[in-house]
Amino acid sequence: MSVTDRRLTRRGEATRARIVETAAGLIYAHGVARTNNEAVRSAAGVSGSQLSHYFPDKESLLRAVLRWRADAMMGLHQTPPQGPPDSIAALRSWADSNLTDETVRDGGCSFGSLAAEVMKSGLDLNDEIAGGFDRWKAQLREGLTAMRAAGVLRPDADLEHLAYVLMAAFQGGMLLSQGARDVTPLRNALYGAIAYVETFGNA
Amino acid sequence: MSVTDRRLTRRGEATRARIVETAAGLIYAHGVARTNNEAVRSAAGVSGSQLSHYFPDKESLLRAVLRWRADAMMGLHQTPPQGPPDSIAALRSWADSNLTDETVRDGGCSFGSLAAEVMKSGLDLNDEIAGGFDRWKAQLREGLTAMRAAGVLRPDADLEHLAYVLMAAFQGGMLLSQGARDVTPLRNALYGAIAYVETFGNA
DNA sequence: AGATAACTGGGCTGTCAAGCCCAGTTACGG
DNA sequence: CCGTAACTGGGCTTGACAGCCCAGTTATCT
Repeated sequence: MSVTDRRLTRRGEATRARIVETAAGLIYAHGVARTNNEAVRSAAGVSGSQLSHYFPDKESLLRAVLRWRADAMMGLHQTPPQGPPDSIAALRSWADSNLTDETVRDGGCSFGSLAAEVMKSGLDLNDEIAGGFDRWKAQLREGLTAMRAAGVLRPDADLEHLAYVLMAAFQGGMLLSQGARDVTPLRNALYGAIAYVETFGNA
Repeated sequence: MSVTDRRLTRRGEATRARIVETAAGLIYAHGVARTNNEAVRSAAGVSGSQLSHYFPDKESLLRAVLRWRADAMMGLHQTPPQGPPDSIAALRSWADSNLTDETVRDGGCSFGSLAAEVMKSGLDLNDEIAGGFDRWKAQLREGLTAMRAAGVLRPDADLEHLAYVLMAAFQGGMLLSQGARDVTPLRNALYGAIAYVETFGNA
């Protein structure tokens, strides 16, 4: 994992972070294959030497981007100020906040579409992808657990199952919506998944 | 679209088809980015001239592959001998037939994962992708329509909505399962989606 | 039989990108 | 203030791959 874990001064860490964020943005917009070192370099305002200093090869940079994206996803997928969606209403507002035209047209799920491309790239980054999805699942389960504790969901509701359903609806909906350049598929997928969660409710 | 629509003899069409199928196989296994002309050429047992004869550039070949994959998907996603799944049982057996370890490890959905990669490639193939998903949706709706006609689903069930839910569950589940190298996410996504369809039943 | 499609098997050019080396300057931390 | 990290800005090699041109042979259709 690069030179990272060595002694990095505050300045060094800032530069490294700037590189990662810049790369993440470019990759989101244009994909991995069409994002080369030079583009990252110039967009981040960094010389080539620095890029290869922090990230000796493309795989190490991609690993950092993947992790950064996963972190960002954790922050993104929570509607209540603190923590993941913990009520049907919160789930709905979570869904709606992702039903924007920009999200759909600009590249889908910032983590999922990247993961899809990386998985086909032959690079050894599957652990990072699996880890990201796992963390996301854990966060969703957290919210679902709160819902069950609050009596919104029945005690016998399978939270792991519901978390999978929500994630798949999100990722699949994003893919379909990207293809159709229209939020309709994503909306249907998310609303359907949430309605399914509701069938495990105490209503 | 290439030289295709010109007069193609039987032999010519056979060769063209062989190229497309070979390319589809290689791309499924290794992704678009890591499948070059030479690999297709040699695997299909065809000289370079022929490859560029039928497909002057990579985009035209990819377009043909995309269409071929969509056709294949139509054939694949139907459990009853003729036609798409038209009962809950048929949906279940459709799901199960896709829950194999190989499918998950070898590259996910043959159309969906290709579509994801192509969308990020910058090539102008979005129409082909949207068309493929549309045809798939139409086929799923066909089965759902039969189910409604047979009284399995209530008259007020929104079939378009259900088709979207099934498709998204499939695609999203495939993506998650590929990342985890495990069919569990896909199984949960599909079973959940089918259970959701059942909530619109006349039971 | 004549035209055209199908096909071989090279080779060549341009382009793009990754990884690497180097010689030097500037900032920071103990 | 000394050592090391941070940084500039080149240049260079190597490899991969797409698209193209060419000179010729074989099959197919009418």
